[in-house]
Amino acid sequence: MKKILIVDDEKDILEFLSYNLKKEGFSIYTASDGSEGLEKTKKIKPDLIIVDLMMPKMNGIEMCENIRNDKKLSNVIILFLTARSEDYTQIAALDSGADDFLKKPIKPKLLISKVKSIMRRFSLNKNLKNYIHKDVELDIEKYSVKIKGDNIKLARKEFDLLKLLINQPGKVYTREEILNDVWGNDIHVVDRTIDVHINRLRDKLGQKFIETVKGIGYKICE
Amino acid sequence: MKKILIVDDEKDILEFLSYNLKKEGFSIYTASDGSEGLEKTKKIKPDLIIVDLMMPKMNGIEMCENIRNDKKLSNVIILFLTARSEDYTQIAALDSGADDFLKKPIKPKLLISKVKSIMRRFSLNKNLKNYIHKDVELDIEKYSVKIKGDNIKLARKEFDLLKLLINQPGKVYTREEILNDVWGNDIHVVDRTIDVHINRLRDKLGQKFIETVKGIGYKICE
DNA sequence: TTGAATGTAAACAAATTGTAAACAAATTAG
DNA sequence: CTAATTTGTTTACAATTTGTTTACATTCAA
Repeated sequence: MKKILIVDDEKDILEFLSYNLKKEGFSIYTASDGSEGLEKTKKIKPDLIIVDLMMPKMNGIEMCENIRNDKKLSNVIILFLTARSEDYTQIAALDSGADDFLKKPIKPKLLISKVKSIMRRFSLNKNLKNYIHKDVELDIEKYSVKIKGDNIKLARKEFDLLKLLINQPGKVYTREEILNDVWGNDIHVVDRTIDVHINRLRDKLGQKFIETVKGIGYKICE
Repeated sequence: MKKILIVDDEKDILEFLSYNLKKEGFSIYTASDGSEGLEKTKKIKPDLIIVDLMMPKMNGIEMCENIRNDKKLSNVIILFLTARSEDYTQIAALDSGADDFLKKPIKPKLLISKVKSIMRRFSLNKNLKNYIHKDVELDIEKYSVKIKGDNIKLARKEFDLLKLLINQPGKVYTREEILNDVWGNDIHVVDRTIDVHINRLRDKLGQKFIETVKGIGYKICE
């Protein structure tokens, strides 16, 4: 499911947007200023960020610059909310092809259509998703994994497993979660199978990259 | 030469657009309703489609959705003609994947500048007629392939397959993607057929040019 | 210290791909 | 138009890789 993060200091707008987008089946997360927005972006890894330009503390532009400078987050699409048309020049200053903007007052239908069209076009053009954590770099499109810039070869299950874990480094994934995500609901394998794949991943990525949380599952070290 | 397909039920407009765009050196094809438009799109593979929103039989939006759902055609640019400027119309069109709008009545100068600018915008990424990667050089128009400057002969399917893969060296193409793109949605062949063609390509291009990603598909080595 | 959980190597099973060959379909030459 | 040639597809089987289980060793926390 597509995740959308909405960043606005006006509670009304936050609720208004949440309500309308939830109805369309998106997962909605919210933040009320730029620094919280940046924080949540890192944690949640949304597909789209809707951000108000005028906010206290860290403003929208600042937040976006931060996001753009973070290689790990650079794939996210940003949609700006703006009341004034001259704000557009500021947006234009940001170099990112996927970005777009919406003028206030926001019309629900236009909002939803714009969001959907952005999502569609984005997923048509490039489903580029890269994950970088420490020395490990994972490219979904190329099905390749680099460690310190050198390509290594992973089998499919190893790749899928790593892809899941690297989604949220630090988060512990239970064996059940792993089975559900990597193998699927219907396929049944003994859960020790996971351990074997983790073991093989460790051989390839180094022993310290994946940590065991005894009694629970596995996580990638932060 | 850039191919433009114009779809409109009003003969006047069809002629008007044809005349103005031909003058600019585009190859013009026409259709008078959505279903004819879809048919011709498949046959001609235009670079741009200009389509009227209100048409009998299959309307513009329907046609657009059909095109967007066909992976083989999904790269085409669509420009909508609309008499009405209400949000409603625009929304539906955006959702179905239109790339831009043109309001009636159409001013020739605006039309031409818009078409040209769209072409420029999109021809940056696509419609490259030549692909060169490593020692392999592929000329779409001439249907020829050179390796280290020497011409080699590829059968059509081999050529189409190579053309797809060389589009994005490094990207893994799944068998499904390959079937969709090289064979099309409607033609059904066993997916091992792909392997045979890959094998033949390897014989001609060298064993190291195409890499197998086991469990996923094939890619051209970067 | 002890028992459950995990690490790990090895054996085995399953899936995937390479490849040659046979055949069918399409194209070209005569 | 027919035969020859080229191209496309399927199939079978071998080789290889990947996935799973098992058994035993080791570790860790209670």
